[in-house]
Amino acid sequence: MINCYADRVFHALADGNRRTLIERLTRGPATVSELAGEIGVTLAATVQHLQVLQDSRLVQSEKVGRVRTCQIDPVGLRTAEAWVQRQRTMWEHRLERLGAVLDSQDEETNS
Amino acid sequence: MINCYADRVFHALADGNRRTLIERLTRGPATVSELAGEIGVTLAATVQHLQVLQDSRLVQSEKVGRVRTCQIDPVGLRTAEAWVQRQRTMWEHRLERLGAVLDSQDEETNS
DNA sequence: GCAATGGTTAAGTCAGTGCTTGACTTTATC
DNA sequence: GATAAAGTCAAGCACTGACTTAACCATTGC
Repeated sequence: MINCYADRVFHALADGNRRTLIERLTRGPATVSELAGEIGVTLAATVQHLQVLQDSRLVQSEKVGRVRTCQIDPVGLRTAEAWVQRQRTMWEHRLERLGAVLDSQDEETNS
Repeated sequence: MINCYADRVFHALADGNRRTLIERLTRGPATVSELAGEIGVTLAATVQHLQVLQDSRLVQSEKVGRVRTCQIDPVGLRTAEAWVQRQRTMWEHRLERLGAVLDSQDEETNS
């Protein structure tokens, strides 16, 4: 069901617990256990969330010894931002063009 | 399962067909039938997608006669953009501060 | 060596999602 | 007024997703 990369990113962001994890990680790296405590679910569930976040390149992690440390991966956030921004500017430009057309019509009717 | 407004917005954006609908609507208003043709599913399925998009304030619509015309609602897009931007800038500021700390440590070791 | 700690994997449950079909309503057209 | 067009509503189905528990693996400390 997940076709393209944007699907993965937005799907990852659609879950409140996963967004909480990201918000936490923007304030600095954390271990899996810390993150589990943050969202109040099992370690196993947290690992699954982290898997989703890594697949969508919102989070990176590295395991040293027996502890895995996670941090933000900027690629995913930039992808989401880019898509939304493109749509919003597209729409705004269309409205500007539309406004210009209506203005010129006003001029015609006034002249 | 959907608690806050951001949940709704990102969940709405997580589906490829719904994002296609938004991309289409940034180029101008469209009827439900047109939109159904765009994503290649039943009218009924399209109505369901539009319901999700309206609940998350990504799309507005108005029915005149027997035809419903849809267009972009800016509120949803702005919400998504704001959340993502906040996280990205949070993370970047943290990196800047971290960089400053490391630089000052360099100075100390060099002196 | 053996617990304890930190994490991973697998299996299962239950709710939610995307889609279809079919019946129905309302508006337009002849 | 009959027919068609544009949507809408409800039920049903296959699939996904978030979560748990329980077993397991790898590292650390004694």
